[in-house]
Amino acid sequence: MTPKTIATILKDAQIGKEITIKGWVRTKRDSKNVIFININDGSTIKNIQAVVVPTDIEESIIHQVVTGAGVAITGILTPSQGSGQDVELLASHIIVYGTADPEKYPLQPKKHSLEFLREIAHLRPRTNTFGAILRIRHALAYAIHQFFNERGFFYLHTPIITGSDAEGAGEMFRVTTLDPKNPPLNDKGAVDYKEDFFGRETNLTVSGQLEGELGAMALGKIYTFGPTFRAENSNTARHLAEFWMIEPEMAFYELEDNMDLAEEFLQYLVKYALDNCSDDIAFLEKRLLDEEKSLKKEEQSPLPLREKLHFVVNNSFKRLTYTEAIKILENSKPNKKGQFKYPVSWGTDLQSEHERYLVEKEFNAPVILTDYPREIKSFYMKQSEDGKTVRAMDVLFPGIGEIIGGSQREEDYDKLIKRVDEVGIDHETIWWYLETRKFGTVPHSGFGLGFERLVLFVTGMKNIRDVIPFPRTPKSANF
RNA sequence: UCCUCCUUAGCUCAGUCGGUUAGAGCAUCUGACUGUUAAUCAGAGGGUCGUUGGUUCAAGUCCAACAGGGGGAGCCA
Repeated sequence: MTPKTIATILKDAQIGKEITIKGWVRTKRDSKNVIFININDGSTIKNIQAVVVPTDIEESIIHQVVTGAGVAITGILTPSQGSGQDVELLASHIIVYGTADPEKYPLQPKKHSLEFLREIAHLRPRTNTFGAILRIRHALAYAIHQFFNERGFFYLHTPIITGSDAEGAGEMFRVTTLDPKNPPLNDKGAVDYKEDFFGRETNLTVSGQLEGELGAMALGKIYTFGPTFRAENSNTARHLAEFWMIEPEMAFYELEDNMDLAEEFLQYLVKYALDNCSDDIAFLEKRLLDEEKSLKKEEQSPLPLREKLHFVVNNSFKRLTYTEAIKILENSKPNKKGQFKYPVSWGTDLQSEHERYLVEKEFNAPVILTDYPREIKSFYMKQSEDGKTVRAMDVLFPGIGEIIGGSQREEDYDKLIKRVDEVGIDHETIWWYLETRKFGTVPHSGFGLGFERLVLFVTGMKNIRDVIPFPRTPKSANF
C-alpha cells in the first residue's frame, strides 16, 4: 500500500485509526514525560505532530530522531491536547530511515537567509518557504496546460537544439560534440562545423516562437512550454541563463485578440493559485510582512500578497500605446524635475525607471503597452499603416517589469523580407519560416510569458533565483 | 558587462583611533524543567577574520589585486 501523505491525512482525518506517516523531522522538543516531533513530507506546508511517551520507544531510536532525519512514525490519530493543531499522532513505532548529524546538517530550526539557502539548493526544498514556492510553481504549470486545453490550444514541442539564431537576439549556448582543443578546420582555417554532430552550427533555443508559428499555421492555436536558454551576461534578480517560457501562437488573432488572451491568461493563472494554494500563499504573505517590517514604509509592498493577487484578478489591465506612454512620461513630475536617469523621447526604448513609473505610480495596475517604434522591435512584428510603429505589446507588472512580450506577426511576404534584409538576417537560415508567408499566409499573433517571472509575482519573492529549483546564472551552475 | 556595497563561529551580525587574550544572538552539545509549538532556564564547546600580496614596531581594522555574494543598471522573458 502506498503511504498516505500528510495532506491526505489532514484532509480526511480518521480519528482513532492507526496510521503511518513518512517524512522528515522539522523539530523535536524533549522532556522527561513526553516528546513532540514535527514531521513534514512536502505534500503540504502543514506538519503533523507526533507525540512520543519516552518509555514506549527505545532511547537509541529517539536519539536518531533529529532535525532533518527521514522517518516513518506509526500511531493512532487523535484530537490534539495542544492548541497549535487539530490532530496529532500518538506514536507507537518509529523507523529512522536516515538520521542527519546536527553538527553538520545546515538546516537547523532557525531563520536562514535566502542567500545562504541558495548555496544549499539541494536542501532548501525542505524549508517551508521553498516548499511553498515549489508547490505553487507546480500548480501554475498545471494551470497553464489546463487553461490552453480548455480553449482548444495544442501543446507543441518545439526543438531545444536549433540551427538558427533567427531572432538575432542575444548570445546563445553552442551545442557541439567537436573537441574544443583540437577542432577540425576548413580550407580557411576556421572551425569546420560540417564535421560537427549535426553537420552545422547548432545552439540551444532562445525562443520556440518561429517554430511555434509553423504549428499555428496548421493547428490554429498552439502553445509551447519548455526550457529556454540565453547566454547573456545578465546579473539581475529577473534574469536566468536557463528559464522556462510559455509561448502561445494563434492563427487569425490580431493584436487586440492577443491582448485579450494575455490578460485572461494571467488572471486565470493567478486565480488558480489563489484557489488552490491558499495555505502556501498565506505563509508567503506572512513571511513577506515579517521580512519587510524592518524596511521603511516606501520600500514595503503597498499591498499584502493576497490583496495584490486579488487586485490583478479583479481589475482589467490598463492599455495604451507607446506614443501615449511617452506623452504621459514627458508630462510626469519626475521628468520635469529631471529625476529620470534616462531622458524620455519618442523612438527610444523605455527604461526600467519609466516602466516602473507607469505601472507603480501613474496607473498602479498591470499595463499593456502597444505599438512600439519598429526600430526597437523584432523583424517579425506586423508593420502598421503609419510606417513608424509595429503591432507589438508588452505586459508590465508591478515589481516585475516586463512579464509578457508579444505581437501580431507580419504576414505579408514582401514586407517581411524587407525587414529581414534591413536587419541583416540571411534568408537561408530561415527559409522555412519565410515559406509560411508564401503558402497560405494568414494574420496571426502570439506572445511569450516568462514562467519564473510569473512565479515571482505570485509568490511575492524578490529574486528569480529563488523561484526555480536549481538556478543557472553567469558563473553559477551548481547542483 | 558597468556602478555600488559586502565577505569575522554552522547561520545572522558587532568589533571604537591600527595595539596585547576576537564578541553577541540563534543553532549544536550537556543538564534541569515543562502537553510542547522555531518551547523555556542554566552551563559548555565552537574562529587560519574570503585568498594572495603590500604598508607598519604592530593589521580583523589601512592599501592593491583576485575570488565569491548582495543591491542597482543594461540586455530581456
